[in-house]
Amino acid sequence: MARIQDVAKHAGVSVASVSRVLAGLPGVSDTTRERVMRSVDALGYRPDLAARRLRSRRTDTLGLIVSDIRNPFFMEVSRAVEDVAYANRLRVMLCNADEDPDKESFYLEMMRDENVAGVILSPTLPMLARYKSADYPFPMVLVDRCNSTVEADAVVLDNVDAAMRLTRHLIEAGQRKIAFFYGAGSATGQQRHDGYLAALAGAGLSPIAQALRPTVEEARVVARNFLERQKPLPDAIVASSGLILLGLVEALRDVGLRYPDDIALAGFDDMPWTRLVTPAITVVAQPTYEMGRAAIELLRARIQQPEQVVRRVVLRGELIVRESSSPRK
Amino acid sequence: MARIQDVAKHAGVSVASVSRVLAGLPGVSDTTRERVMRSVDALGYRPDLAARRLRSRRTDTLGLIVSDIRNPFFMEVSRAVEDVAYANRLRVMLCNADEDPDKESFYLEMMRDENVAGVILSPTLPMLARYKSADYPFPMVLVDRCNSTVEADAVVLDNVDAAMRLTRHLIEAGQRKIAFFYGAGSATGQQRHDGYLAALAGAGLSPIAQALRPTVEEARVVARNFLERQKPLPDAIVASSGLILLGLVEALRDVGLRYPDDIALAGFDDMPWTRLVTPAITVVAQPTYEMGRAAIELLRARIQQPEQVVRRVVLRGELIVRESSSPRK
DNA sequence: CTGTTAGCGCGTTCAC
DNA sequence: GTGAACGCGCTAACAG
Repeated sequence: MARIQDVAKHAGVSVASVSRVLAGLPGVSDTTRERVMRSVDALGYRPDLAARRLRSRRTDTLGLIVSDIRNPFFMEVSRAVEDVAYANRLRVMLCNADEDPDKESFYLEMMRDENVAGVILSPTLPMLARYKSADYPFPMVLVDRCNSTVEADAVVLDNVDAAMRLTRHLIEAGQRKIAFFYGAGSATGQQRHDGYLAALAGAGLSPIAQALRPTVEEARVVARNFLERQKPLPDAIVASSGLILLGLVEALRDVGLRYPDDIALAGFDDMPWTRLVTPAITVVAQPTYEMGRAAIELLRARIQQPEQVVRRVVLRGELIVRESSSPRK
Repeated sequence: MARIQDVAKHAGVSVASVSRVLAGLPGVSDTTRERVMRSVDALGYRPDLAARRLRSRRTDTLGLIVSDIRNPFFMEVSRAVEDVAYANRLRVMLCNADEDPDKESFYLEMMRDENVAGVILSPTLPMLARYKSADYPFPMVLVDRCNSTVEADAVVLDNVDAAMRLTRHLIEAGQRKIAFFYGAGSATGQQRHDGYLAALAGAGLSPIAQALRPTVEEARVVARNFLERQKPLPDAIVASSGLILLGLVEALRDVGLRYPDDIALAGFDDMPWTRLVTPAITVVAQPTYEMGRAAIELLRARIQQPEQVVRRVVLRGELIVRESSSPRK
């Protein structure tokens, strides 16, 4: 393994010059630069990252801590982050906190140990509640989950608005008793719950909210119980995420109920299956890729301008009306 | 940031003793160990990874290079790898090669630069064709994609067998003209193609194979063209992956064809939507999580026993017969 | 514009 | 069982 000294010797220059060329710093003559590049190629030299990091105390690595890697939403976000990172020759460490604050803390400490250049995080509720960017030795941007009291760079959907529009759509379609299944363990779930409540309040309707852990399995079990016990059935159910929506549809099958005839349905996340099933399902689509892209761009900006003013990107969900939300003629 | 010297001073011992305690090496008295641990806690000391790596030339980081991060199959694999890595306090760098050999090479070089302890890779075809484990300075295990000529630790499905069983099932269900849509750019696609051909040959039937890039969008477009041009239509179409299957179903919608009445359908990957759509779709389910788990276990074993004999884990797909594959009564 | 040199923080001899 | 000292490969400060 060739070292920087070997390159210097081969090129007949000092290690400092080699270092400068490699770092793309000014103050090197074209001839020197040329010779160095030639020697680098000749020797197949690759800088030792460990040494570089030890010395410079900096890294080209970003951390991405998502709360559920199985959620297609986060996959899409990850892909966007990956794409931009690759284009900029940045490494990214993807971690799955799995909605577990302990895992989340562990990974955050790992990021500290790794001396990462920055982190993109979708925080759990406890984490968000005590979040202060000053607690971390690296820039951080929040994605998907944030609230108005937390001062942090963030990229989020306008969840209250989206849930409100979705619920209103149901109301306008003639539904009265509208239930809401949501993940109470995240800021996003809570905000969508708020939007749901607001829409109901505006119409003088009373809520039937059901909190649960935001997984397909949990939603399926909870929904099954709900559907078997709740008499009379509500007119409609809204799911606060694509995963919950999926569990809900499975539960409907399990108990032999049909939508929208027996009960109307709507939810979040425009996953492929929501338009493939019959009847197709009304959802709010999130600009997932765009959210990931915005997050890493925000992070890169923050890394370059640490003192920059806090920025928040709020994106709007798109209501896609399909057949599941309205009674059939 | 406390350094090892600070701990040594605080504990009234030498840095060497601290290092020994931290590494869990023998040759340290219990009292010294005790004092060191206490000081570590008191100072909140965390070893500097960059320094440790520079000195030891080793890393606790694994690389995971998947060929398509959007494919639920690889998500599940990633999750398994994540889980095991977390349990063993290993870091993992997840990279998305996106079926692009250049990206793949870039990430492999990055792994070398990072001095990772090992890599899990789902190789592109060109990569697999020239693959020699000796070309890489780290242990590597292949996942999802491998062939019998390559000598490498690997975890794969028995693709030929699975495709054969799937195709035979179609034949037994009375289908005669059976088309096959597959990703020719991967070993997996090719092997499934082989299985398909074998099953047809066994029944004296002739193949209608269609190679394509293995994405939903591509499959949708190709299938749409195929369905509009191909007259008469085949009796059935088999998709070599979940993504292709999805595009196929969308194309069927696009051109207003119904399955299994107009054309039967079957494919790979037991994704949630395949049982949610009506009619539900016949598939071969892959033990995805298990494949990821096996891959990282293989890698860990190889890291600990570099000279161990090459091992290959071949898993069997599970045929799940649903309504899409048989003509309705 | 170029070269010399002093560490970055740790692991690991080798003495004691 | 313990400590002193060297060096992993590189960057940055400084001198020229």
